[in-house]
Amino acid sequence: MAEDGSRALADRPRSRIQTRNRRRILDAALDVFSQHGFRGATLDQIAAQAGMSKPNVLYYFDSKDAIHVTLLNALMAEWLAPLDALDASADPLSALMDYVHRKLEMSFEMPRESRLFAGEILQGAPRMAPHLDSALAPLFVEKCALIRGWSAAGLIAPVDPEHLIYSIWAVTQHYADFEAQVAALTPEPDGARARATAHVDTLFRRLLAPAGDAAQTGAPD
Amino acid sequence: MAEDGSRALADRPRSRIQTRNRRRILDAALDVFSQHGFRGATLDQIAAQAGMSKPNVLYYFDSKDAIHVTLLNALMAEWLAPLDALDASADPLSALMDYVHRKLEMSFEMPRESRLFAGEILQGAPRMAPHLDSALAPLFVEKCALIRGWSAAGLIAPVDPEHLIYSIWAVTQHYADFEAQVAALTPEPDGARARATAHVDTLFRRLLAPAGDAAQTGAPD
DNA sequence: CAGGTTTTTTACCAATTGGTAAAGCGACGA
DNA sequence: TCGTCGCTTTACCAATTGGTAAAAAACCTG
Repeated sequence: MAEDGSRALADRPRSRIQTRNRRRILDAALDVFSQHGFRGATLDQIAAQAGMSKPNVLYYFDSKDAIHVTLLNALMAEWLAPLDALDASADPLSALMDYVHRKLEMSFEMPRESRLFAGEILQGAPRMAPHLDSALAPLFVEKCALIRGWSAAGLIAPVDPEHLIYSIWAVTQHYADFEAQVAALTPEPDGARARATAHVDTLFRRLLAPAGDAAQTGAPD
Repeated sequence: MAEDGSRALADRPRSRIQTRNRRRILDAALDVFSQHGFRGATLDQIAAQAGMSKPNVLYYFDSKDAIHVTLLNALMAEWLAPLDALDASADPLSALMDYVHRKLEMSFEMPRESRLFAGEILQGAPRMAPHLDSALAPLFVEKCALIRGWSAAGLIAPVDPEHLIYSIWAVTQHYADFEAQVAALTPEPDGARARATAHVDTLFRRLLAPAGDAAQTGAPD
């Protein structure tokens, strides 16, 4: 039915044990793939992490590739949910700042997912290009149009919507994708997250605050 | 002498042919490593790209690992040069904006280097941690102090220096590291770079412009 | 051109890795 | 009790990959 082409087990798992083991494998694979990249990850590592034998892993998924693709597909929606939730219900600035904060929160709460996607894009998105075009692109242009409208109406300062979104992605995901670097340069483990939040808030608030709005955030310390 | 530990050829190449071939190999390795990551790259690929046989590559470098480390070390200084050049000679805002522009330019001109570092950091910087501590960290804290001074003196708006630098890195390198995604979402190949430059300029100018400064950049369109 | 040194090639290897075959095992219904 | 079906393990394989040995070729120097 789906283009999955799985010959071992259908897309929808039936038994209780199938759902449990598939979930275990995917969680283990998320660990391993996000840490070592696709080619750096081995089925043995995934199997060990999942607590089962390699052939058993291949009983649930046709191939290493299938695991990776399944992971990517499964997490795509979750990863894009905040952008999807960006709409005209609240006032524009709040909506955008909410998006920024939610995205930043996700970087701290789901670093594995962030790195998984980052690694995939970094290598040219060999297995995600179709999804980029089919799932992400339409959402992206839709939200760009929305932001462009706000900007034109003067509800937020003039901005380039596409590059605004790029900036939000870049700044927020940086804390997950480059965690090793941040950790090496900002040793303190406690205040770091709060300071990151404050800074990112300031950055985009100053960018987006409509002209003439005196609500310039003060010194972050 | 150095901790390189190379047993095949000393660090400093002697003959003309050595320098030429080592350079070839490193250039080929930059291609392959930046595209596939460390573990995804193979010596055969590097050898093919360099136009020589695999054992010949290993005549010039002790191991795949040695090539990678040599590359990282060789490019570190170049990659950090813009930050190193950030000083108090010009006025603070211009100095910072110069840094931003130079960094963005590097992302467009040297995407391979950007991706090489990104991949290394993404995987926890296994072979770069020492350099992060010894080379990057001192420079980082030095420049943070400089920026903090400017901020305290009111020469630029109040900012968190450390996270400001993270933001600059994130936003600029995004165009190299996530090029595949940007290309999928922003098809036009021509105006993209100019628009990126304009947006990044606006973003950091609005963040850093001292309070009361009327120099708010207008619409980027 | 002789003789040593540097560079390159050919042939090879051991370890790893993605994947398969087939037998064993366990539960459940007839 | 038997057979069947879903799950797991053992044993195995072919291809790839980082790396080596050693001979051959090219190069340099006197």
